[in-house]
Amino acid sequence: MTDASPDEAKDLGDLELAVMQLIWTQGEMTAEAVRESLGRPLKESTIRTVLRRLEEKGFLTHEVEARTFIYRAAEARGKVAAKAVKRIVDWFCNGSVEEVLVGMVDSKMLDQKQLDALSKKIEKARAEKTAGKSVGGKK
Amino acid sequence: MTDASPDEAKDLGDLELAVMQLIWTQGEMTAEAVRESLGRPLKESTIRTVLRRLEEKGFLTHEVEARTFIYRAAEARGKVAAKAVKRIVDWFCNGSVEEVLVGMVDSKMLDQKQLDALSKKIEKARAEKTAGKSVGGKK
DNA sequence: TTCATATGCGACAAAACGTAGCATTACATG
DNA sequence: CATGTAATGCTACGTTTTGTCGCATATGAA
Repeated sequence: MTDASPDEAKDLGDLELAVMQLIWTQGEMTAEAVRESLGRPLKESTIRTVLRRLEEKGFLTHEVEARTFIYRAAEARGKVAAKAVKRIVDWFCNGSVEEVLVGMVDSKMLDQKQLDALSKKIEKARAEKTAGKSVGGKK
Repeated sequence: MTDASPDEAKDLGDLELAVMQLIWTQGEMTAEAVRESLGRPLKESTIRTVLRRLEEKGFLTHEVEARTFIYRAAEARGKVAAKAVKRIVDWFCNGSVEEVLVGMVDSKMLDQKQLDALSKKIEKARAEKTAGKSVGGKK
């Protein structure tokens, strides 16, 4: 087992992150597509290596199509972020999400209005999910 | 200017984090105290180096007392955590706190109930702060 | 001045990343 | 079936970050 889930996701480097962003946004991409979209003068090998490492770390999966690798994110961006946040919350605040969120409000990074809207939005999302369990709804 | 604020806080290593935890919990400590409390067989120099680097990174400040350095956190644990979270939110979700929170709910890390309670708690806190500044009840 | 502390600085090894070159493999074609 | 070309895997090297120290210094007290 080569470690396949980004659970303990250390953190990605800049290039790695950029690639993930791209793929999360685009949905799925080939190495070439990534290279072009990146806008940076990088060799194919470089992209390939990054892609491979990202997959080893569990952030990506691929599928072969006509001899070409089609990469796609293993987990939704939001989920990975959530895990990252959880890590922070865990390691350093005994897992108190509240303390952190309060800290954010306190530091003016998040205001009551946002939090409120957020709460509503999530409630709504949950309602939908609870209603139709047809897990297929990826949209 | 040797970079003095933990704003762009990369992330701390394990030892560094452990030290910060200690100091955040204890309030203030000397290198010796840190060494003892850490419970790991580390030389003084090691502790000193970590402490110094932590200060260079802006996480700690110190004060000399009788020729001995008294270290203390530069910012509250909650604030640093909040910043860390913000970084995550920023870098990878275009700053959409919502996407992240939704992700947390989605990953069962946070449930509607907690979010709700949280929202209320914060609202209350804000109300107090807005109204009377002498909020003594820190629970 | 000398001694015991407490600090500051420089060094080193291991791990993570960015970046590539080169070997290998799998089709499409002639 | 032999080849050429496109796409991939493996290995490597230079940096930066972090864990760990050893050793040179500085500062009161005796």
